[in-house]
Amino acid sequence: MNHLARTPADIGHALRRARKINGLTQKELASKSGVWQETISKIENGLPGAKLETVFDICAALNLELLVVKRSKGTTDFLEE
Amino acid sequence: MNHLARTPADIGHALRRARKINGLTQKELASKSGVWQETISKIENGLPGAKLETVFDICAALNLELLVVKRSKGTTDFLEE
DNA sequence: CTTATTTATGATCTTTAGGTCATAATTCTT
DNA sequence: AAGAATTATGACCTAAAGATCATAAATAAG
Repeated sequence: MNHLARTPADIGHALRRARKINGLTQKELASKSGVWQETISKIENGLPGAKLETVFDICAALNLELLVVKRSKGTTDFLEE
Repeated sequence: MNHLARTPADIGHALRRARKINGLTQKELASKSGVWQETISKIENGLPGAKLETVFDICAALNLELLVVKRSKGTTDFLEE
């Protein structure tokens, strides 16, 4: 599963989903990523203005990466898990 | 063309590339996105810690979006322009 | 229902991104 | 090579993110 993201909230949803799939608690993700549990909570809830670096730190811990692509109104599920 | 991004520098490269393809100067992108030319310059050069929101503002102006996907060592060019 | 675990909130402090202006350095035109 | 346009840097200031600790609220277990 992959997630399209155009807003901080989108990123938050994607990260929460990935964390759940990996069976991690925020605290566990925190120690894996070096990002505070409180910060993870805020990001998952779409706080505006999170730092890119922080997002990348979390992505790395969840084995995720971002793709910069042209906007598509259509489906975004062309990349399967 | 789409870009894989794991660091702020990756995002910067992707955005610069997209801007060039769209034939925009930083100043033009700035007025389209509401982000300062100076800030765009810094982001394109990979300054660490840019805000997610700022990146999204630029993406929107360039008609781009992000995809959160599992890391793949392999090719990332499965999404064609 | 109670307890334990997980997640969300709140406050304070420090650091830093971005707005803003000025200007230096680089690149492009002619 | 000049001159113009574009991009990079530097300083200052303000707003806000993240570190950190404490704790409240919500969810899961027993």
